[in-house]
Amino acid sequence: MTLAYDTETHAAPPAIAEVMQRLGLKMSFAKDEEIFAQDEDADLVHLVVSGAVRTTRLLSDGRRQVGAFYYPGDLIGLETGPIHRFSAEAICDSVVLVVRRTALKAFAGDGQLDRAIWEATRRELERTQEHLLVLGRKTACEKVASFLMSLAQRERPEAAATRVSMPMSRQDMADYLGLTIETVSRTITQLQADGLIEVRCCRQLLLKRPRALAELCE
Amino acid sequence: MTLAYDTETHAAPPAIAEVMQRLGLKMSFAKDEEIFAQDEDADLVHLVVSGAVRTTRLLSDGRRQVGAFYYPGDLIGLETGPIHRFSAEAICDSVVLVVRRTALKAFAGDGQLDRAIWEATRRELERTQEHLLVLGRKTACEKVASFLMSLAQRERPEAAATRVSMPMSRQDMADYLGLTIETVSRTITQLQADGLIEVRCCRQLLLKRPRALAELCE
DNA sequence: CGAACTTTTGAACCCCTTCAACATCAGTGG
DNA sequence: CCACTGATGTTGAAGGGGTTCAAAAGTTCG
Repeated sequence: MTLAYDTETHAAPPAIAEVMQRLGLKMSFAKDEEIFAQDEDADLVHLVVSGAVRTTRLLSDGRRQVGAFYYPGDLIGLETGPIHRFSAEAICDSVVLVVRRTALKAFAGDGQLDRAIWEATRRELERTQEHLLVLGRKTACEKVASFLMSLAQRERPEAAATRVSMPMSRQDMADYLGLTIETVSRTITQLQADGLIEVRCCRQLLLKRPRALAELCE
Repeated sequence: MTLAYDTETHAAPPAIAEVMQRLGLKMSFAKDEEIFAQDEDADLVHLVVSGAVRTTRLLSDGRRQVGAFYYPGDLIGLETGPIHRFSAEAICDSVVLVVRRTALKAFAGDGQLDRAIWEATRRELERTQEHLLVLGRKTACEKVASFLMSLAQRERPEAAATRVSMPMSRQDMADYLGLTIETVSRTITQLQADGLIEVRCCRQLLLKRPRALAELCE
């Protein structure tokens, strides 16, 4: 479990991670189990220890939008208002540390932690704005390429990794990118045919030409 | 110019609006003039006094995504990190109050203003997340309906107004909703044919059946 | 193995885009 | 006042990218 403070991930600021580890209650969630619900009071903050988490929002007819994916070291819930606009579910069996926001607030008087909370919110906003551009103005191919590159950067922030493993299903990817599972699957097949990636198993990829992939995201 | 503190708009928290009005430099921008640029240092905070502003992000080939629209009383720039991820332009001739963030920070020691900054960031995040759902999972018709309803709520927060005037062009709407101008135009024509709205002139609409429109957004 | 689920592949369709023409409006100057 | 011009918006027709529906192939786990 890495707790590095990285602007490109949801990583918890060290000050908050420390408090979480001191005060946090360890909870386990099975695959697809709900961690918190849409419209629920947001009185808890979660730090992912192992596994992976997605946040989702539903339209009345069941169409789903995935807001973001969270991995070990990432923080969920600091940035939310009094009520959760998205629900959160475990993508696979996961463990998270849970702390009451009020408990965190009790340690936030010194201003430094206050600032850390704002930073976390601000970075969440930046990622969401990036996501906005992907959903609004990119093609299916560019969407998938953008997603793969963001996964790669997460694993090796200093230089895009060539090996990428994905805990989420094709449905999760599709709902994150505003596509269907069929389109995601076809696009991955196409990227492989073009020699940009290699599919080891369906949740384990090799980025053969990361430079070319990155150009698809510009 | 209203400075009401409304969670559904970009309205400035009273504490910040007050400081802005005391310290702000009044600047005028012509239609389509740039207020700040993408990748520029974000050392200024802007309060819209009159007119309207859009934030935009460009892909390398010129495709454009509009991030948000801002109206009198709305604040721009508090939520940004050290560098602007979006540029901002005046939609029509506009006046804004400008203050250095450092100047604002000097008044932020009391914690209450600190909290106001976080709240502003948090509400910006919530709106962006709402926008995410619109871009990712809604049809053209639902997108336009959602946009019209958000405009209506802005004008009369207590009960959706029936009269809506839009300072932005069809191109701005299209780039906000991830559509083309033709599709936006056709959709508006269709909504009128269905009796949901009435087009007075192309930037002045009447919402005839706001309830039905709202159902399109669910 | 066998059942349930996930992923891939195929074929037809459709919503939105693209390309093109026309309409409308504001501003300018004869 | 009207002709001219450029910007903006609307409408039409054709095309394409992504969806939908269907079925096969692969994966997981009892």
